[in-house]
Amino acid sequence: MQLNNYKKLGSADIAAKIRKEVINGELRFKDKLPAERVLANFYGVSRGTIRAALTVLEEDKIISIKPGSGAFVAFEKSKVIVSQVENSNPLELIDARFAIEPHLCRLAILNGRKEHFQKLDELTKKMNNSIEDVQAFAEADTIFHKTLAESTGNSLLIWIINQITAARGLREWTKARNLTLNKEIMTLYNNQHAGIIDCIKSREPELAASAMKEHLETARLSLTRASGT
Amino acid sequence: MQLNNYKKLGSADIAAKIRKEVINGELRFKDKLPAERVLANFYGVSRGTIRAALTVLEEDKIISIKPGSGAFVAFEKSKVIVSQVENSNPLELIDARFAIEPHLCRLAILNGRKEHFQKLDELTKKMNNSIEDVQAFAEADTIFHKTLAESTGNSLLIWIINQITAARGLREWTKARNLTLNKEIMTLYNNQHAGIIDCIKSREPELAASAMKEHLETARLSLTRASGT
DNA sequence: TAAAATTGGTTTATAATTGGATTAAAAGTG
DNA sequence: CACTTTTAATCCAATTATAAACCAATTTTA
Repeated sequence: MQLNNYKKLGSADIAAKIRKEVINGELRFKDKLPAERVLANFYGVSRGTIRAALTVLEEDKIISIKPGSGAFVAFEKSKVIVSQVENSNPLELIDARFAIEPHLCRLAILNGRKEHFQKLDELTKKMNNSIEDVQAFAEADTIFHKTLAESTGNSLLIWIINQITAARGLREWTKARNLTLNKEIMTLYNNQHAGIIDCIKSREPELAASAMKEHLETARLSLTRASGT
Repeated sequence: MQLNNYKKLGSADIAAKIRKEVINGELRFKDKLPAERVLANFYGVSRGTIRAALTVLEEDKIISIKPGSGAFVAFEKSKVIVSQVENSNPLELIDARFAIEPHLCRLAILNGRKEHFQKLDELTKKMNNSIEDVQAFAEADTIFHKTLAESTGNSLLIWIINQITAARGLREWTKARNLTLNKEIMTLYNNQHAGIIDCIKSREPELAASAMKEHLETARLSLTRASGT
């Protein structure tokens, strides 16, 4: 908050400033901080206040204080926190899709618009024409499921599906997944996609959900079979 | 709206302003807010108004107030992707839960451990004892659903549920949801929670999923009924 | 190596700051 | 008009800040 510039600094403010310097990389790993008495003079506060700030930072593992020596930066910026998404494995991904996508079909029937269904049709055609090109097929497949999410009109679900598909692209096992795509599988997927769209178009939510579950079950099987060999 | 610049600020306006500063990252995790008297002077209102605003923010877990010290930002933005989520509304949230949580029950049966089920039992007891305290009930309820997610062992689903529940605290409509909680509803929820746990313990995935769907349907109804009046 | 200087660790008494709470009057609000 | 919110003035309790002094560990210097 802007008015902190006019206010006298307290230990919490100083701790925040130093923390920021460390996280931004202005103070690097193992760098030595100025002596407490110097910092006190610099910030225009007492040594006790500086000590309070440094104690907090040490508890947060931002710095390390060594008696007689000084305080040193203990935070490695390079060790950034990776989100859970990036640590997920293919089977977890399938389970997550199992949780979400069948219901997407139901909601698509409730809220989907003509243009969404048209796009789904187009993507199905594209996949039909891509059984020779695994890469193109996989891309269209991804967009197919994203479009299905968009047709629900639910921004939360759209966001979730985007996060999940983003996770796929981040990991090297995307390749493993594409290895499972042979012509036979792709043809099967195409039939299943067509079946899902048919159920959605004819407004049969439970049939659509079931079709999606079957589709995901196929995906799971081809994945476990691939990793099993 | 231009006219708001001339209108005097109320506690709700100030709460909204500070909330926005936290969500936008202008005020970061653990940052110290200016003293109440300073804020009062800055916004040109009385200290009582500031206190009213801060009390609301503390209830929403946006800040933490420590007597004698000050108010500190308690919301860690880095742990939540603030994007589409913050634009979602309560009904979208229910739909998203409809998509995910029934399947969480199935996965909980497959992968859940004893300690998870024990924790779920404890939380149910806590909710049973909290029908006089809406706040405590809502908290235990949130943890209940988070624990259910954890029991699946699926890091992706755990992450998604955490994102959704964390995002709830960002918006004011959390309150609207709590307004729908009367004793009758809470008792009904308690019975439903107990039913879900029973199905999980007796390893009946489809019954558990159905029980969860029924539970969420109840939640949806009480929400639409509240907003309809 | 030994002495000197520097650095963090600790204590203490005092002063200043901060949130908590109450109350009655004033100002909006519908 | 009745009702809620805001204001303003207090006082209290908890926490933090200050300043000075001395200790112990470490580093620097002679």
